[in-house]
Amino acid sequence: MVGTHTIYDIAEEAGVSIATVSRVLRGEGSVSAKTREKVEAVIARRNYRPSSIARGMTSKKTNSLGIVLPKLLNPNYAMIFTGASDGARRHGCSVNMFPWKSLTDQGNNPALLLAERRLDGVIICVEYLPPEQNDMLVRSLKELRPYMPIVLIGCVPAAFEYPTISYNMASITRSTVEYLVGLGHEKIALIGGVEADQDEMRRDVGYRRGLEDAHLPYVDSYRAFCGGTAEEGFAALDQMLSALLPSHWPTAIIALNDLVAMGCQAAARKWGLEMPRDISIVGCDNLFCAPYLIPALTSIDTHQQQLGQQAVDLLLSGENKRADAAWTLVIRDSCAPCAK
Amino acid sequence: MVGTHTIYDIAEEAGVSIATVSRVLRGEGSVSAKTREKVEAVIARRNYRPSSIARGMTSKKTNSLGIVLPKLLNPNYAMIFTGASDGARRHGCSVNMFPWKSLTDQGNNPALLLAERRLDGVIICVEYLPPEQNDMLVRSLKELRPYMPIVLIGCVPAAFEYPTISYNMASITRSTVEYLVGLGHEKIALIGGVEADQDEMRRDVGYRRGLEDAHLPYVDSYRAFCGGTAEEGFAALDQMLSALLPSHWPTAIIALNDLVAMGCQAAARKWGLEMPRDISIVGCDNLFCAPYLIPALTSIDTHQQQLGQQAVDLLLSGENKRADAAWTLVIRDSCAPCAK
DNA sequence: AAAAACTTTGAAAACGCTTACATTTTTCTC
DNA sequence: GAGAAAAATGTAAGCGTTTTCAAAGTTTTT
Repeated sequence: MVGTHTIYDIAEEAGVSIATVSRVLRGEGSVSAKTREKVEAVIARRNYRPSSIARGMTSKKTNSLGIVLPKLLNPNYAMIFTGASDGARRHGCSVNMFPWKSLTDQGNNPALLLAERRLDGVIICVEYLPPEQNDMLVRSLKELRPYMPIVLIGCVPAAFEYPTISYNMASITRSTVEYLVGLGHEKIALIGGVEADQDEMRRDVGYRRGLEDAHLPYVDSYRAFCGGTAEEGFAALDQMLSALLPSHWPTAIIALNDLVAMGCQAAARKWGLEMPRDISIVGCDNLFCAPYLIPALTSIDTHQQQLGQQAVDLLLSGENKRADAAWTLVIRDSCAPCAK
Repeated sequence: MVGTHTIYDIAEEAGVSIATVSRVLRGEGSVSAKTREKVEAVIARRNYRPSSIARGMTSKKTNSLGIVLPKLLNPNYAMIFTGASDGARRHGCSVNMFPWKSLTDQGNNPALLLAERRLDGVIICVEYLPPEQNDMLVRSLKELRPYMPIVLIGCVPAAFEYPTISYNMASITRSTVEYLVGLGHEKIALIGGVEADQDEMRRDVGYRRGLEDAHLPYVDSYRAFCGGTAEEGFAALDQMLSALLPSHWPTAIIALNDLVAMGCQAAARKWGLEMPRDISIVGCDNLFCAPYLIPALTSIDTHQQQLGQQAVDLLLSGENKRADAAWTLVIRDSCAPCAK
């Protein structure tokens, strides 16, 4: 491609050495005002930009970060990405997105795939994975660590010893149960997530604690496991309702996320339940569409955009600390006092 | 950071020259089977990955693409990005996201900002911009072209002479009007977008043509301009309804996108209109939540993920052609025959 | 068995910057 | 105005690859 000059071209045209041009470029080292002006004029005239590749050679910095996400299709990951992208920009970096799946495809080694890009750091959004996937993640992190700084975000198992900003889903869920109990609910279902180890950070732990707090029994049939899509949410509640006598139907539902909550709304409607009179639903993530659902969805705002920014800041700070991510319960119209 | 070996380390340990290691790495040039094995063993043992930076020095390729988006907050941009990311991966590239705003912030020159990253190409999602922003875009494109291949996507003005995959919103909107006319509607509003030049590709052109086709008059008060958020959509319809006698209220609405459509649903509800009996609404983008709105939203699916992929393919093919992006009208429950 | 034709390997020069160090020029001090 | 200190500038050596070209080693041909 035409149009790309090198530092030599600029130096020659300005009648100085490349070192001087470099100094002007970086604004470091001393350069006389006269020389600086002369060089800057040539740079402007030629539309010259130093190659970030060449810079990377000596500085060992690429000014680009990576973010590994389960997938971008759920809009909340887009929020995280946006936040990370904004945060990175403030540090002069850009952000590359890697779907976790793409890294593990075809028997690739995720760590090496990331390592070869020589990123300045990588943010990894951790989900609870099935055991063998989780093992792979743990192995990859261990391998990757020598190559670049890592920050973990999401709902990160307590045992992961990396800089982390994590949702404490246990405490969030416990509070949510408390909120619903406060409305008089006693049959509270938890829908979504995978059946796996009882990590301290997990929803299930908080769910049980919340029930205990209120001296309510844990009922197996109120706990449905499913993925994070609306379709799966629909299927999960649909199945739960069809398996129970109407008199045993839950009066409140805590959904894995707003997508699942949307599916639950659809299922409730299918079974003729009026919302929120017959059934209260709490979502999670506070997606942009939550206020426009019928009834407007009460949801836990997980401030994901902010999370993305914080993750970048933590990544570039080099600190090794574990922080809790912020959250807020946004009350709308989808929860009502229990009719009894 | 520990753990990063260079090609010299590998060469030394394998007892060969770096040229031979390079040949093994790239799978090009002839290397005897015995040597290859020996080198590969060392590479595997050391977890060695060639530095993509150093590779970029000689190859002039960074294996990273850029995508410039208005913003990622609208989930449809996340779809485009996901598609581009998937497409890029198939070519061994990753994708960097640049919000247009971040490039133009602080009086920066967007072209140079992109140029210095030495991307292998950049996809630019074009929106109709206010005139001075549009001028800046045109200027930036001209400047950027010598540095790297460009592909334009979105609703790209007919005059832009770059490789392009564009929605022909004129023809899409004309068809949408036709669909609503077929349901008996005569008072059809168009909500959203900016009041600007009458480009051949624009909604307004198709809207007028559609009305002409049906021998319906163009009525100023049925054309509201607003941005692309639900709030703006709400405000636009709210204002339109408050300005008109109920007997003149539109019976059908074409919304800029699904967010605006969501806002319109809320406004219609506020004014006591029953949907779809009293008012039909068509959205655009077919967001994941469209089926879960009440009534489920009829929307134009713009296959944005596919668009992202195609854009990458076009970008890397080097072809200079202008293609139309695919679209489909997805009929749900938000449109009904006009009650008259 | 020598010549010709491949195949395999290595030495060294890019690529476009940054930076340590040396050299030259300017400014300051008495 | 000479000498010292400070500022400005230049030279050259990296950074980790790819790639060209030449040398060395094999095989094939005659």
